[in-house]
Amino acid sequence: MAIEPLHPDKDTPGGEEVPTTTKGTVLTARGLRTRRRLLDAAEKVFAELGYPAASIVKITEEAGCGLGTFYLYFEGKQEIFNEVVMDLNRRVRRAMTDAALAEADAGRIASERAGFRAFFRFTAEHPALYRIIRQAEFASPDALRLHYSRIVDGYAQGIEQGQRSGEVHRMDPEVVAWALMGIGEIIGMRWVLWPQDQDGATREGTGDVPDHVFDTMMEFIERALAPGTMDREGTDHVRDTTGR
Amino acid sequence: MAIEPLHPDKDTPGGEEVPTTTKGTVLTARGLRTRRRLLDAAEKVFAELGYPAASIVKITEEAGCGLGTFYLYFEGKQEIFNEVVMDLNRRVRRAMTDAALAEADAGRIASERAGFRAFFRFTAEHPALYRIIRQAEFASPDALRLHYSRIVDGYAQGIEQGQRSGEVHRMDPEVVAWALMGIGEIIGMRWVLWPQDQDGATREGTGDVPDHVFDTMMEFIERALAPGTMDREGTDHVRDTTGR
DNA sequence: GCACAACCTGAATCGTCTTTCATGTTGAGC
DNA sequence: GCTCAACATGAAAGACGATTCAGGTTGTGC
Repeated sequence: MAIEPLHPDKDTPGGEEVPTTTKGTVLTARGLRTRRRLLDAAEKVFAELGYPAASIVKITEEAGCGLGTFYLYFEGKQEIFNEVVMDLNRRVRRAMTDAALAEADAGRIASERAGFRAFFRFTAEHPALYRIIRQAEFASPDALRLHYSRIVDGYAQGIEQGQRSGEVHRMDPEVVAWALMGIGEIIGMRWVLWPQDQDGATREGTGDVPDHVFDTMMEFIERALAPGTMDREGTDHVRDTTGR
Repeated sequence: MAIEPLHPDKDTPGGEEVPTTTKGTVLTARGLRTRRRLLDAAEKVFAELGYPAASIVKITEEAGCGLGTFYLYFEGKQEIFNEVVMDLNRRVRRAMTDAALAEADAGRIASERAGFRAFFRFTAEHPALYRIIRQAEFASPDALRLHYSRIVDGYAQGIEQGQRSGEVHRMDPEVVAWALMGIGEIIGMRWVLWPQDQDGATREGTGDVPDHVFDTMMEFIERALAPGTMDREGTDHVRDTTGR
């Protein structure tokens, strides 16, 4: 398939490995701390106000430092936005893979469930991810693509593996991976981010997708991925061998 | 299946039925024309530049009218953005339902395919829809929700209908509808909007999702929706009666 | 062909944001 | 405890965009 992780670890696309000032000098511990403060502040401000309304002043105020300080570490709004996206992407993928790996012994399905759960939980705890990604379309299209592609790549690998072991029906893993991405994204938006249920009951708080929604979603996905069963191309009616 | 319009005509939610100037006077034919020009221009500018970078000057230039004219029809950037979203939403739903209805006789699956095709084609022809919706998160959250909810509601009705006729497996239609929405949205983004394939080949032009991707997606969806087959709750194995 | 409401205009005002810079502070290494 | 990068600061310059307004144009009804 496609969408290999470009460079599994080198995260900044064409960029430097070690954070530097805009002058190119390497940061000391103090500098690193300030830079971190600015990034966190930016995440918060972008998430609350949105890219258009976010201003450098607001970010530096939130970070509790002087206006000029900002330009010691970042070239401008666009650049810090990029960094924030990369940062969030790294963290959400970490959360997902950690959760999935923890359940790896329990089988593909359990592992898949765990990954999705982690995704929603992260979304609930960091609404910034969502709100920020949605703006990246213009603020930083490259970061947007990288973000999605990296997550999708993780899914695709899992799907291929499942296909090799016969647990997943054979379909182009790339397309399927994007479909899963889309499902997770929209369900997260609808049930994690939008506070009120359609029926008026504001629920929030739980910080996660309601169980019933989660289960339906997983049923939908499992049905799509389950091997055999469909007639169409006259495939054998192989029964699911994994039981359950 | 799928895609019924909610309130076929009354689109503006709590708003006025007839366009007026910002002073409240009713528009004449000339006024209507100018307003339309501004809306079209705004759609283009928002899609190309994004909300933050779009300015009233740019919009009026694109529309070929004076700066002050803008304020005769809209209160500001935010308001015209709203109108653009509503307008696009109306048009995409129209495109989808028309396509789905045209194939209604050919059965649920054909109708569903037609609806999706129409969605992608519309996306290809109006990238503005996408790019604009993604920004609505901040520019106009209400418009965003309305947009998605309306489309999803159409899907949900189709799904319920399919369930009643035994063509669709019983799962909460709302959740399933959102899943379909998510799939369509992300696949559209990946294959319609992003110009180049991962493998470098720039393909554009066709103005639609590649057949192979479309087919895989539909297979995925059909497998998820198909009645029976899954062991889980031992449902009946009703075969599809509409033929292919 | 007159009157008047609707429509149009862009220079000018006002506010806000980005970015620079001259100057001051900190702290690690010696 | 001295020194020198590195770090920090916020006033000020400069740019740009939103919105207003005083005055001009259009076209429809009579």
